[in-house]
Amino acid sequence: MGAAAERAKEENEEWAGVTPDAARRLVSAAVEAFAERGYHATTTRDIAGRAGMSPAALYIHYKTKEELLYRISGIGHEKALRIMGAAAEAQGSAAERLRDAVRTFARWHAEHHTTARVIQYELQALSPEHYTEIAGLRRRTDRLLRQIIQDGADSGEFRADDVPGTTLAVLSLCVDVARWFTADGPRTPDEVGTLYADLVLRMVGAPVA
Amino acid sequence: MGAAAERAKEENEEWAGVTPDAARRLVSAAVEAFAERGYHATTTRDIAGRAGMSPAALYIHYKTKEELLYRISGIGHEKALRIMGAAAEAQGSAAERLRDAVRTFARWHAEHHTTARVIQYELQALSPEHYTEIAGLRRRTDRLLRQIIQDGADSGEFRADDVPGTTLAVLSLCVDVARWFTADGPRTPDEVGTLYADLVLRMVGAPVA
DNA sequence: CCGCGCCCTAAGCGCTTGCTCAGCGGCGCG
DNA sequence: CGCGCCGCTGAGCAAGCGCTTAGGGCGCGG
Repeated sequence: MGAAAERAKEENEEWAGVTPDAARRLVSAAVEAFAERGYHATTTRDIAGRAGMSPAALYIHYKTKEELLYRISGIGHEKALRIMGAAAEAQGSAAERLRDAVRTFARWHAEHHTTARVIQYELQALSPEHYTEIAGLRRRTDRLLRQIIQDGADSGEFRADDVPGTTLAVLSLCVDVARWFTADGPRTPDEVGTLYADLVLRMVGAPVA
Repeated sequence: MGAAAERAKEENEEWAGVTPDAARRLVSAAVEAFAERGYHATTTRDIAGRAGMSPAALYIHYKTKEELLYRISGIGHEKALRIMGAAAEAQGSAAERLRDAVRTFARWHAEHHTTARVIQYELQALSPEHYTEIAGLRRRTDRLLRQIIQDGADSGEFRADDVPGTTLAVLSLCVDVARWFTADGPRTPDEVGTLYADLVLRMVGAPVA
């Protein structure tokens, strides 16, 4: 299996929960287009074209173009929340959990940088109600990370005078990966994850292995 | 002078180099609109309206809507480059220069978060030629920061195994301020600057005062 | 074999967009 | 006072937008 075919398969699995097949192809095409040009610069004709169908076919599966963005944002942010949750619930010291959280969270933002770009930078295009809903997911992700850092500060593992501020910075660092990462760059998603985990551990004053 | 008037005056000074007055009002209005809704979701009618003129008046001062973005990007990135340059050229240890660079660079991204948001997140809307030109400015900013970190690594002040990667992370951290910062948040631009400078110094393994 | 239901397309509607153009008002100069 | 010029406006054009609608083809149960 070639690299392109492998990418296509992975892309397909990312949206495995979306059925039927035509609806999934549309989501996949929309993510690609939104990441490339932005939501407002993407036309429904472009999305439908990439999915190999006529413009009208889009409206059989989604009421509006905004609903596509909403679906993508929901699935993406739920995935991000699950990644952060897995790290937060794991056993181990605060340092171990923080390393794991940053490593997996940053890695996901690199590996799925197209999806990540859409869900992190196109939020303002959502309707107010959809935005509020998605913002809830983000707040939960935020809280999970903050708790890890708070734990480390409480136990004396970390030196963090300003826990909310440090949380913000760590999240910020990981999210911004989606802005600059490209598959043809010098770093693999794995390498970005471990590099960022090391940097963050030093940032909170924890000894790096 | 009230807070609103003070903000208006500051906004005006930010674009002091743009003349005549109508052209400056248009730039100011465009930054506001682009930051709020994004380039593609902003109409020329909206920009002209905010500047207190008819839609047609825009085209007396700028050939296209894209030229407005180009002008904004140019001025903004030149300012960012100058800020980084001032820190890089200052005398002092690498740690002192890095602290100064991060403090002033992050602070500017907070203080002028509307402008910063436009110049950092709307680049893809530029024409290819304009994009390449602006990308040059960004690369120069990048190099200045990398040199500071390289100096610290060479002299043993910093512990940075991966200098380009660390540079990327630091820049990333500062730039992302423009995404989340709002004037009504709990932190002043000054506070963001000093917090981030401390975090970064720890990130490179330098002792924080 | 028919008939029903599900996806899909061709065509196009109403509207907004970036941008243009003919002309107008007011200010400086003779 | 008259005249030209610069900055601006009102009206509007061509193109492209999100989305709708009428109808076609195909698979499946009877």
